[in-house]
Amino acid sequence: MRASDRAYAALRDDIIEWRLLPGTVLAEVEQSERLGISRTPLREALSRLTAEGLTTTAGSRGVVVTDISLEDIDELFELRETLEGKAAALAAERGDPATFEQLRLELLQAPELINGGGPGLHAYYELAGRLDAAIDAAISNSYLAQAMRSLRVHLVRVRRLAADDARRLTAAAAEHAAIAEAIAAGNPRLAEAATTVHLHRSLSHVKVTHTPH
Amino acid sequence: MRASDRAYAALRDDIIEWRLLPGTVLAEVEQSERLGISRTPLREALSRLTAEGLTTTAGSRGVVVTDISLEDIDELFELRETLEGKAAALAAERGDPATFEQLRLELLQAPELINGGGPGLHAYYELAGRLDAAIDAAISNSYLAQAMRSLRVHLVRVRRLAADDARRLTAAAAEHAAIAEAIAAGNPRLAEAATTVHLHRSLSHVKVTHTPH
DNA sequence: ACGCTCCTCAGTGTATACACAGACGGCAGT
DNA sequence: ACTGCCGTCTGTGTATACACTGAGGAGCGT
Repeated sequence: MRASDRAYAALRDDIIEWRLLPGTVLAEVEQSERLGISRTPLREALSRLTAEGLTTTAGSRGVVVTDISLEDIDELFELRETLEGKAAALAAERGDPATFEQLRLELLQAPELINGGGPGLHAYYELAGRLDAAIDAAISNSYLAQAMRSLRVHLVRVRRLAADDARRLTAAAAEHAAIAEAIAAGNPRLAEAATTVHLHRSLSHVKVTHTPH
Repeated sequence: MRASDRAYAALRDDIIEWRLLPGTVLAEVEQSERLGISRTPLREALSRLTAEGLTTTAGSRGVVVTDISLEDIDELFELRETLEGKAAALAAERGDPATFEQLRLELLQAPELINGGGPGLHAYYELAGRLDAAIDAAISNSYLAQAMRSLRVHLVRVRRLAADDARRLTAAAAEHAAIAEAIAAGNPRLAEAATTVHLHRSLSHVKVTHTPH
């Protein structure tokens, strides 16, 4: 693996996991020494991060970690609703029903995973990821998939803010199952509506757990 | 201006204007010599182009100019309809009616510009750009605006394929005026519908002029 | 003659040296 | 004491040298 890839992955993780807080300046020499590489691959990594919006170039002060405010979260979810709603509708039109029926059945079992503790929790996140991947594959639209991928980077960052308690995750699993069911049934409007409902509930949850900080 | 900026702008133009055809390999040494800069800023430029999707890294063969097929155009417009429809609806909710009423009035005069020849044509394109910018500003959602910007790069490339005759441009101006009117009237659903209609007509025009090649 | 192996070389990946611009602090003048 | 100017210095922008990998061809062996 290239040094620039490692630097990119390391910095991306540090930002997403909030080890590098918003406003932190990422000086080239400092970071290149920290990561044990030279400035050239580091610049490549910073360039990619900036393209994704995780960092911004602040004039001649180098690049700084982008801030995420509450208004940003609203905007983020507004775009997310648009893209994922469309994606769910397209998946209902073009996807393979059997795939989503299978996912629906697995999602119905999710509460057991969630209440099962650590490894079960990880298994649930993996299952939710499989649903996302299945939708991505079903829409057969690389531009839309690309737009959703670039959005998910920011979403993971937001998700780290909210404490994902078991109650919310159980409800989310049921909402995911409803989406999978609508897609499996080949009902685009229902799939879009189910996605809208799910995203609004997620946003409410994030806001409730985050505002009293 | 930085050398990497110039390299980026030059390569971007070359790709958009089809002087660099899809499949062309952009070797670092070759391009850096052609543009009269060193490899370091060129790599930065190529990195940005790849992030935008205008080029892709093909293993160890360097980066190649991305291809655009007819299916890509369908996918492109599918995403564009989603994003610009939502943007128009948001603009109708949040935008300043006077701004769009003014744009509508100007767009009604557009046929005279279009039939006026060269400079008038340029003035029309500038006017259409002003409508896009006004919508961008009105939605007050940086993530959505960012997604639309990254999409427009590819759209410009497609537009170069289609011969924009006066008849199509006149019709497009009327469609733009309808969008501006709906936004000025504060009617989100109408604004979205007008956008959908406009994009479908644009897509049909591109396909008709391009397929018999 | 065909195939395998090794060599060469083109091209990217990385490191580092140099250039230059912006900022901060000190010093002097008022 | 305050303000304006200049020097220094940190940090990015650029160029270039070196390293390494992968591909292609030539040569030798069978």
